[in-house]
Amino acid sequence: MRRDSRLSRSLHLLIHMDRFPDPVTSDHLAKMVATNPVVIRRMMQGLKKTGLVSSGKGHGGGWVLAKPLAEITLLDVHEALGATVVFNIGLADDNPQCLVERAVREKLTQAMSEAEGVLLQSFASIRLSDIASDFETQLAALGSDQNRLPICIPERASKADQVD
Amino acid sequence: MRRDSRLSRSLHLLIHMDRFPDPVTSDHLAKMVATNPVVIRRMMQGLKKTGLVSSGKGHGGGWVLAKPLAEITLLDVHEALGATVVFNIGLADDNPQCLVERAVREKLTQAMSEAEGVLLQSFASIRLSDIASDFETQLAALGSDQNRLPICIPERASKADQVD
DNA sequence: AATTAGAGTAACAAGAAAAGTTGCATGAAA
DNA sequence: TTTCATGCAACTTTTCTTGTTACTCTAATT
Repeated sequence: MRRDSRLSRSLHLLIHMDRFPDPVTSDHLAKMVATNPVVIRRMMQGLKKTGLVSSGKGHGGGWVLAKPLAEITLLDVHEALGATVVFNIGLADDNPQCLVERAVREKLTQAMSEAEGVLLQSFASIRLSDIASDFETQLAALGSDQNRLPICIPERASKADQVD
Repeated sequence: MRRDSRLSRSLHLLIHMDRFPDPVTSDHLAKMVATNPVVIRRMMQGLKKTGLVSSGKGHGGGWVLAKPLAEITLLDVHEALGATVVFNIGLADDNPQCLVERAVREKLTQAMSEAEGVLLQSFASIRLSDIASDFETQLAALGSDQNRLPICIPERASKADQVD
C-alpha cells in the first residue's frame, strides 16, 4: 500500500535546512532525498503558506526556515502538508441507506477518531528541535570517525565547502 | 487518497449474514455492496482461514458465520483481512545512512505505534454483536414505517421470502 | 447420469492516486 | 542582459486496488 511519506521527508529536509547558513535550492533538497526539484516545490508550498518556511527567487534564492526548529511541532508540519487522512482504513459507502452499514461506520469512526486524537496529540508535543537534538546525540556518539558520512551527502556541498 | 474499505465492508456483511437463516452466496453478498462476487470471495479467504466464516460449495452452498457475533471482535476481522498497514503516513527511506532521517523515522515510529496501539485496543474491545445491537436499536426506533427499507435490499431475498 | 449452483483461482483490465517529469513564465541578483 | 532561482500547469509513469472474465472443481437436485 502506498503511504504518504511527505511528513517524514519534510522533517528530514527542514532539519538539514536549519544546519545550513544559506538558502537551500529545490535542486539541492531534491538531491538529498533522491527526487525531482518540482516535487520539493510542490511539497514546500503548504509549508510556505503556513509560514514555516519562505522562498526566494533568482540568484542566491532558495528555501529558508521562517521559524526556529523549537517553534515548529510535527503537528504544524503535518497540517501544513494538508495531510487530512491519517488512516489507511476507510469507511465503505456501498449502501448508504442500510442501517447496518451506518452502525458499522459509526463504531469505526469512533475508534479511529480516538486513535487519531492520540496521534495528533503526540505530533503536537514533538518539536523539530527534539528530533534535531536526537540527531546531534547520535552524531556525537560517532566521534571523529566521520568517514561514514552519517548525513546527506549534499549537505556539505555549500559554496564555501564544495565536494568532489 | 485510496483507503482500504474491506474492514468496513466485511463487518457490514458479517452482520447481515448473521441475520440470515441459510448460507449466503458470494453473488448475493456482492449485490449488497455493489461489487463483484470474486471480490467477495477474495475478501472472505482471510476470514475463512482464521475460522470466522466457512463456505460450502454446490447447491445450497455459500457463506456462513463460524462463530456467533459476540465471539468476534473488530480486531479479529482486521487481522483476518491481513490489513497490516493502519496508517497512511509512511516513513521515507530516501537516504538510509543519514542520521537525520533516522532520527525522524524513530520519532515518527514511536508516535505512530502508540496511536496504532490505541486503535487496535479499541478494535479488540468491540464485538460484532455490539454493532448489531446498535443496529437493532436504530431499527426499532423507526417503528413500523418499514417502507424506507433501512437495510440492504437483497437481505430480504431469501428463498422463503422472495421479493418482486 | 445430467444439470445446475456454488466456491476457488489465475490471469487480465480498468481506475485512481501519488510521484515524477517537462516546459515555460516570472522575478531577482549579478 | 544573462543567469539562476521559484511558480505553475500539463503530461507521463508507476504502483496499487478493484473489478472482470474464464475456467476448474464440487455438491446437491432432477
